[in-house]
Amino acid sequence: MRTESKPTIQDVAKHASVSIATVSRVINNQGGVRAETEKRIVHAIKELGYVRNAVARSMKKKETKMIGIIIPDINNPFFPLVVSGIEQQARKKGYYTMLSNTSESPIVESEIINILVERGVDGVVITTADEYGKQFQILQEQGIPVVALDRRINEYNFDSVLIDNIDGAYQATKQLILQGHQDIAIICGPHSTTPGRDRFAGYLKALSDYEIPLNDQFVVQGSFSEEGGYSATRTLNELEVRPTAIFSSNNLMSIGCIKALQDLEWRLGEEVAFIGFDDIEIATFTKPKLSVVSRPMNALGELAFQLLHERILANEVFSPRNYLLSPELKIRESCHLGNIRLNHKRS
Amino acid sequence: MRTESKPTIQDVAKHASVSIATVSRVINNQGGVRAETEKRIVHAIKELGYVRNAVARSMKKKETKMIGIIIPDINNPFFPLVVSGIEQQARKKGYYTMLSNTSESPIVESEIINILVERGVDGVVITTADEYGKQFQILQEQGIPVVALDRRINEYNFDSVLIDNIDGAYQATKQLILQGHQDIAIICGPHSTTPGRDRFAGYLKALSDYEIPLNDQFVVQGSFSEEGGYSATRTLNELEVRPTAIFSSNNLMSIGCIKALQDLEWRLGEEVAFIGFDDIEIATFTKPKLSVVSRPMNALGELAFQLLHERILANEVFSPRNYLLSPELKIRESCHLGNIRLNHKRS
DNA sequence: GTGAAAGCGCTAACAG
DNA sequence: CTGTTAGCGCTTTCAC
Repeated sequence: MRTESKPTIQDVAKHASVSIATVSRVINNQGGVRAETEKRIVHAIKELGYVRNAVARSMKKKETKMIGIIIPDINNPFFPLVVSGIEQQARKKGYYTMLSNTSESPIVESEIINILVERGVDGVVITTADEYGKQFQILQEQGIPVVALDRRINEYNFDSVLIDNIDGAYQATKQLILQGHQDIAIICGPHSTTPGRDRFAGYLKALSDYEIPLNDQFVVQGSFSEEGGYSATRTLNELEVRPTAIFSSNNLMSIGCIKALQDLEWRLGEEVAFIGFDDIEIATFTKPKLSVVSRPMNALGELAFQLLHERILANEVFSPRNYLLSPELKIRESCHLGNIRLNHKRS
Repeated sequence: MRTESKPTIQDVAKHASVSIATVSRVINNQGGVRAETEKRIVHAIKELGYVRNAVARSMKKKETKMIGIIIPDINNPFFPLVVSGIEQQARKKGYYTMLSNTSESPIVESEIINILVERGVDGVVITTADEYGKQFQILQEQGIPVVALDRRINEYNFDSVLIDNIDGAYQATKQLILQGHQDIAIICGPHSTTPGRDRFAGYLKALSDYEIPLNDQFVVQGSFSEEGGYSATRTLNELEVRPTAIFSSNNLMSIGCIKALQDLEWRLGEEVAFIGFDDIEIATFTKPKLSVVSRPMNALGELAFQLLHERILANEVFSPRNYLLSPELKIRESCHLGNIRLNHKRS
């Protein structure tokens, strides 16, 4: 039912025999219009099926009440949870959120940033796919408020809401050590990302604090994906001396790891202990249940929006705020090995 | 670093000593500009940090190259997967997608639709939270192409891409029957939704085809959520005669159901068989592995965008296309009961 | 209370 | 090849 062309404020004005200025007043509830006139206008709006054109409006007002959210992987359940937190707060303050997914592609990310800037979003919350990229330049130039979420953005002074990844990994590794493990492997994420690097650092720190020498063979790399965790676990399985415990750096990797364990018949909880970064749905369905490092997703999102909002409202420039939220170690069952003996070759 | 105010095409023109028309030609790669002039303009653009204002542009062009995607639950993994399919196709055709989440709230949905219309999206793909609502009126009036995805929209002639829910549920139930089950319970979703109703219909049809009388006690209701599945399962567990098999209508409900089974120590695969609608991550981590009805998420999304795109491009009005994709039954381990005896009181 | 008119930044004829 | 100009639909003074 393609109508001729959408009715404009002009049409409404004509229909109600008033000027467009008066119609505008009514549309925006500015008052100062005689009740009778208003009624006529409201009637005309209904009759014509008029809808205010937000594009034209933004053009005058120089604000869009839209904020962009850019995430790297919509299929990683972590992000939808964070997004919910942002949305919730944004809605309260009358902002509309546009969510975009880069699928970890710096190119796509760059395109999206450009589109958002062109469309004049009032601010953006981003978990970047490329910490060192130049794609943020334009945001900075245009003076658009940005909050970096979960992944640091180097060389730009944006606000940030991050997780203390070092601490999280440290706690997990420490827990494993206290359970008597010495041969602890880590499935690392890409070192090109803050979380990848930091979680490795936390692992290292725990080993060092408890004077356990680092065994290079127990450090395997992968992308933050199921496949990454799967193949890393296979690698680990082929070692002459297999680790007695595995720390996985990311939720998707954990899934891949557990799948591999099953496929390889490398018995979780009997032959190998496990702690993963991020809580996952399957954690309580495996046997034994998985111990994990859990992040406050909702809080992360809420805080991010709050910071963004403050900056949108602010007139002056002020220095960046950097928040570091603490993850929580959720000990379930997978981190100790019952009565099965550990290798302890080195002790 | 809030700049004075963003540079416009005017500023660029002045800076390069040309007219705005020429700048516009360069910006839009329309050619017909002397190389030397172009270079000067490009230089000016760089120098000033100019970015084309898409708001103003859309205002002239009457197209935004944006399509809106509205989903009811971003935390249900089904939707991100569908969204990926849409995004992928949209990107190929030069469209940018704005994703919005209604959290199953008709009110929020209505607001979002209004915002999208005001912003002049070229089309919208929607999985509605309210099949019978009036919120679509505005889309129809404005002649904005709409594709209903996964949930039918009644009383409006939009294109639709749905799943054959009846068939999916039928297959699942039939499978259970063929395994020898007679006491088959169904955990239903809300009857206010197409999937809720249709899946129940498929269940009914299978029972009827195999001449198994319907037992009202085996039909329990719940919302499409983990909680819904959990409490429904508890209800089932309290029956004097418990079912020997459960068909769960939705992925989240399946998770809740399995959790309840664990908590109640109602042994999956021994005391009760299970098939769920939608494949879920945990399906292969439970013991036994869960049999499920699986939907082609990606195909669903791709097709939806394709239909939308055709309509955006079309000038004439043509009648709605309705697609019904078939789900696939993935038989794993949870639908037979090994050598445990079935009730068979009625046989 | 209401209206006239000046743009917001851009595109697209239409002239040169 | 390049410039002039007329809007797109709306908000917002400034008059009446």
